[in-house]
Amino acid sequence: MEKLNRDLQRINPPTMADIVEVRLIEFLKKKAFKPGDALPKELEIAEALGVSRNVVREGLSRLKMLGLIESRKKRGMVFVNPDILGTFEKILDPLILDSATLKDIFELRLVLELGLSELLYRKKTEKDIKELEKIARNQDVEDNTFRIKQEIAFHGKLYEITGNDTLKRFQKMLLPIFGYVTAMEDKPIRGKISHLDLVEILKHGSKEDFNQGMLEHLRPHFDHLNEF
Amino acid sequence: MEKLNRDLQRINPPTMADIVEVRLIEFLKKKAFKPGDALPKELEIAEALGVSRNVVREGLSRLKMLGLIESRKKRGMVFVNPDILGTFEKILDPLILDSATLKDIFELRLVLELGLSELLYRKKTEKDIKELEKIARNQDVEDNTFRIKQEIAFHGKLYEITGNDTLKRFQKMLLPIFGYVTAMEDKPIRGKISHLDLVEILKHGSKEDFNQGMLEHLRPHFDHLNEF
DNA sequence: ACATTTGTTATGTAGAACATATAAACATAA
DNA sequence: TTATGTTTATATGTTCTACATAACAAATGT
Repeated sequence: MEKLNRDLQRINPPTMADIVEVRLIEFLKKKAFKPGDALPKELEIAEALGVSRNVVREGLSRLKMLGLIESRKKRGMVFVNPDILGTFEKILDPLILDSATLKDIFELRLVLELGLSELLYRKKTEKDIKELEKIARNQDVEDNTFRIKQEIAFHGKLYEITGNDTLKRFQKMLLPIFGYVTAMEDKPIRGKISHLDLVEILKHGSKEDFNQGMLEHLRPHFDHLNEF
Repeated sequence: MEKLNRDLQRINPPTMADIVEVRLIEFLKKKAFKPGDALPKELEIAEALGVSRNVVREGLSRLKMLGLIESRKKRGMVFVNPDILGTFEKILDPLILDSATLKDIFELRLVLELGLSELLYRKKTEKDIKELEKIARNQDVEDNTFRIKQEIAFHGKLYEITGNDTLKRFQKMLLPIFGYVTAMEDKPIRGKISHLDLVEILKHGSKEDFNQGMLEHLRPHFDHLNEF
């Protein structure tokens, strides 16, 4: 009957800091804060919420980590536009995440890279293709760390071609995961479709061909991941 | 010369709490913590780092928010598998994000939904299509809030069909953004391709047809967003 | 008019004290 | 023996006070 642990998950009563965190975010939303707007002082917040300054500081500290607020001595605290992806980067690490989540994220990457082709075919230039081909050419190396670097360079370039900064940063975030998965593979796993094949498709093939090619290219990694 | 503010961003010297946060995450990685493993006590950490317990608690509080650790009285603190998306949800709110980021995220959604078709065509069943069609049928309503709900239901169902939990949650996270963008549109904007059209393609068309259809379906929203 | 000093203020850090929950050990009763 | 109370030690949760530090403002001096 140890299954109970899975069915009935542990209750963790929220601490004051948890509540303060939520209330502060609500406050920011409700008051429609704009970047640069000043927040009340710590002591005022503490008094308003009926908790100690210490607890308020814990809550504020969390918002600072999220990049929602910045603080400076004497001047006080101001609301700023959060850097969404920056927060993610902190925990998106193979050493921290469990294998199930790793697999999920790899799936997400697959979907993302398949959806990429639309933008890719819209934005690609001759110059881009040339650079991509150059990257793909030096692939026949046995050195494992180099292989990973090369892998990253190629796929990174693909994102770069789309010209979408958010996408590029998102991919950069996912890199540790991808690098980890690739490094786990003792022997280099190569799909039916190589990087050079993809470049060739990009040159003469259709969007749909590229989608199919990318799918084949990523499939072996994906299969490998499914074995746990 | 006020442009300098954008080019040279303000330096905010890291506080002790910032450093503790980084050092703790490093510590977790280096020691290869597994879920359930106990961390040192607050006082021990404070002593080891040479800071007050107060500062340590601020750092720990941040990790708690990220879902990296949990703490219970007497027992101490334990490492847990972080809920990545949970963290995201807190700041992914139209009221908090700036319009540029909103646009980026909407783009991300576009790419995601285009990449979805591969999984969609693999996993879809007769039952799924029926349900999707049912959702799509009651669309001709003038009520704005209902229209948004219906929009969410349709696209949500698409993600659901893929059977990928992470994707589904990711989409759920992005919903406020999508809802916000849709609500901004005073008059209902309809693309050339409706939900019912998409269902029809899903029934008889190819993967590529669906991709093209989805692109057309989302385009007007996307164009609208480009006008700021 | 400009530079220097001084004071004020809000955040940053430290340390001590007490509250509270709870794991662990023990005691009790069915 | 086993399930249920009771006690105790302990690590986190919370509060309070005090001081350090940086930044802004006002007063002062040259």
